[in-house]
Amino acid sequence: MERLEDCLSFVIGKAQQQVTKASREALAPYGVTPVQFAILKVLWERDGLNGAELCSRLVLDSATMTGLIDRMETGGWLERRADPGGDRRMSRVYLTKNGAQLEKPLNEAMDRVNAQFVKVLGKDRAASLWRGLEAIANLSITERRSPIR
Amino acid sequence: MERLEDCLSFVIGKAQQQVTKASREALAPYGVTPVQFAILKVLWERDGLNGAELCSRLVLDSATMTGLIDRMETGGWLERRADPGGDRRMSRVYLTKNGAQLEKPLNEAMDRVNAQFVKVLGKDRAASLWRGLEAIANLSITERRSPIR
DNA sequence: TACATGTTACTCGCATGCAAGCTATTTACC
DNA sequence: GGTAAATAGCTTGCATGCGAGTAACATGTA
Repeated sequence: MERLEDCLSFVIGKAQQQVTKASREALAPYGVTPVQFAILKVLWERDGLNGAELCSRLVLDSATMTGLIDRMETGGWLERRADPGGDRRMSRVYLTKNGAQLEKPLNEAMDRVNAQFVKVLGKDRAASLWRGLEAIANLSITERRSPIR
Repeated sequence: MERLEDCLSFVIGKAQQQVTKASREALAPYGVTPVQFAILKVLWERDGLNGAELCSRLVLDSATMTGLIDRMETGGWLERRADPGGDRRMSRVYLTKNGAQLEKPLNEAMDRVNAQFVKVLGKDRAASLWRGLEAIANLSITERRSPIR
């Protein structure tokens, strides 16, 4: 490996840095971060998941999820409630009214971010980039493929 | 945007997660992290840079760099020394013997990580992925283009 | 029923990363 | 020479992210 730019770890890290920055700026007016947007997006699709299900869907550690849910509960976008089935090991996470109302504006904001990058790359290069990223992201990830609940 | 997987921020984050994980495991026997490898790689090419130059080359904040250099100095891979030119605002960062000796084994370890991902993707898809990532990484990054020193 | 095993979510410690703000020093300009 | 502006590197505070360990609870099995 000659240059630092020949190192996949570095190149993908810097690309992610740019995408995260653009996303953070697009979401900032709503007080939401990119990872928090991902949690909301999952809950907009199916409300009332527990922590383990969110970890599985977002491919995150439970230690990370605890803090995320804490901050989003404090922010007023979601809340923990006891499992209706009576399983006292877990709590289930439900959107608040505020969290539910963000669906349209946040999706639109993130659509604009995506569109911006697709425009810069061109449709063909963007499509092949997506395929490459998904191939890498799905390496040795089995949880995401298994059904939730 | 329908699925979470249609969100560039999410997909690139998960891909980076996998690459970082593979890199971290490859570097772990040497006690070095992926970002620390990047610093070493820059110093192997040109020793004695100051903090600002490292920030510029790695596209990192000075607050991040301070901690990184601290930990790598503690680890014994590099050391801060006064600027030979007498500029007392900065210190220059030099490799220790230990840091210099890691060049060959760490480069080989990271070459294996790169090769593994290229193998999974296939050469053509890997090449187009690299082009896409570099295009994104270089958006609005001017510092990296400016000469160092 | 009793016990082993699995599951869930939590804590702590550590490593990135950025924003904002600070001090010390150097440089540029009048 | 003297002052404004730029530069370097630091701190604090916050948000991810993981590893390791723990306590509470649920489940499967003898």
